[in-house]
Amino acid sequence: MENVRTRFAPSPTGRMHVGNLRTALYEYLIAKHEGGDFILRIEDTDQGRLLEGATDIIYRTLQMTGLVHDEGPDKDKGYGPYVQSERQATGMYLKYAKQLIESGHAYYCFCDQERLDTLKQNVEGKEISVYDKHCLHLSKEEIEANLASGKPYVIRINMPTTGTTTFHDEIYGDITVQNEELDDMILIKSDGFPTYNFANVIDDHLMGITHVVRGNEYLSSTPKYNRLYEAFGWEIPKYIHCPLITDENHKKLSKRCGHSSFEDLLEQGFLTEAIVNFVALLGWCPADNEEFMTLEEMVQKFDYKSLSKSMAVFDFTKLKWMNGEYIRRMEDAAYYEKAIPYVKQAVGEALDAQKLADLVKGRIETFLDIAPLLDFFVELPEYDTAMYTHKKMKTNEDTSLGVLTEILPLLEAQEDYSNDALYALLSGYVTEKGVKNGYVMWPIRTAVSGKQSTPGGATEIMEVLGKEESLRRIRIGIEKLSNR
RNA sequence: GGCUAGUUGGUCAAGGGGUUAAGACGUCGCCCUCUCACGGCGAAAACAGGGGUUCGAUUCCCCUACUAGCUGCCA
Repeated sequence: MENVRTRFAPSPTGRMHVGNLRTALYEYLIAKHEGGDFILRIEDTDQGRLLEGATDIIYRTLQMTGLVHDEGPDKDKGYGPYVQSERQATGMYLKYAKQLIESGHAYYCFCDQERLDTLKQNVEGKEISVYDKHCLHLSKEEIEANLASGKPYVIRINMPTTGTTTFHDEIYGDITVQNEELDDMILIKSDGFPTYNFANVIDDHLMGITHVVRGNEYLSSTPKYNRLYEAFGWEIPKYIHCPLITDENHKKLSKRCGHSSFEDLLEQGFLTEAIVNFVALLGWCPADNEEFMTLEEMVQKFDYKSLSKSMAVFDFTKLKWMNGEYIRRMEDAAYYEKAIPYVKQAVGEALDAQKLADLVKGRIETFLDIAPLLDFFVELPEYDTAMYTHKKMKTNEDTSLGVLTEILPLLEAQEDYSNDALYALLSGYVTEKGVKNGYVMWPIRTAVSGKQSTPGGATEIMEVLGKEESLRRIRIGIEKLSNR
């Protein structure tokens, strides 16, 4: 069996869209599942849309997510260059285009924008234009004269106007279109650069790509690519078109929604493993139905035949849940490394950041959740004494005042402010009084935090706050309750 | 408008001619509990509609509806 070769071919135009990331992931998985090669190719043929630093983002993303490429601009294995602008500079695309002109599959087109505009028609608010093959009928002399005078030109493919074209997609099956629907797409632009449509075919062939994996949005232009392969007499690769990822409104995931790129998600406190895992599940389900997988497990389980045909909504809520699961499952060292910076940013250097990180671990979905959970440690918030009333704890403002007043001397006498010692102390009081745990814990926790809910219970909070601050807050509570 | 594709609970998603139509997120309820969260248990919630084929269709075929993509010198 031939060696499987897949390629990730992004345009360096900005952040890494999650749809692109998933495509890269599937390409990687398909190759690695068969022990094949995963190639990176930079498609920078649209000179107008290039963005500085975008190539670095691509490298960094692949590196962070573990989608390590076997070949690419930085790892030439004999198929280079791997950057289309560098390939263009060699004149290779033009050479292939001219070959097509000679064989009658393509032609020079000198139509200017003005003429093209006259071909446009408006259908339901959308501009639609079909080229009329005007330049196909130019005489050899006219073409030579235009070329000699330096008139700008493009090269277009000459599509047949009758018959049908059929191609096979690994997940959608055979798809047939009428050739008259295919327009004479541009192969070489007037700036000399190839279009995606052309460069893609040339490069995939030259680089020995066996499985062309890409988004669904290319499904309807794929028949055109087949005409190209046939014109060159090249073998057609396997096509695997992936369903699109959409937002909640079933529209293409866009920057507007705020979480359309890998970088957005990182900034929002997500773990790369969780992102990759989640994105893998948008359009694919492993045979064993296990949702949590490492990259290695995905490689082992992935089967592109089981890809979904329909588009998937990017469920941000589920991503958050999954990220929370990943956080809970993290080893301590790795967790502290990630979490402690967020803790310190929220709370400063004075408090025990590690203890706070522990307190918060089971309660966060992203690292951005940390700060709002810990705010009360820095400063006791203003709160209403009504908070001392809790039906289930059987507490109200009067009982709370009583408990706090009685417990204050005990806490003043207590030297060991560790969680265990404090808990033992208060448990003693609870049994002595013959009341429920919550009856005393609730007022203390309230006094010490000023919040309805907190990470950690009364004693855990006091442990972090320390004796002095804990007592200060309890005295404030007593005062508030007394002055009601 | 044309072309192509898609349609299983709100979302992801198994399954596939005969099933009580999985599982997960979310929602709701109960339990656990020094609050919240975690965890445990449970509940509500789906085969777009209409025609065929068939003893039987959610599954196969056709039509309709809806959705998306394409219809760029973008990719």
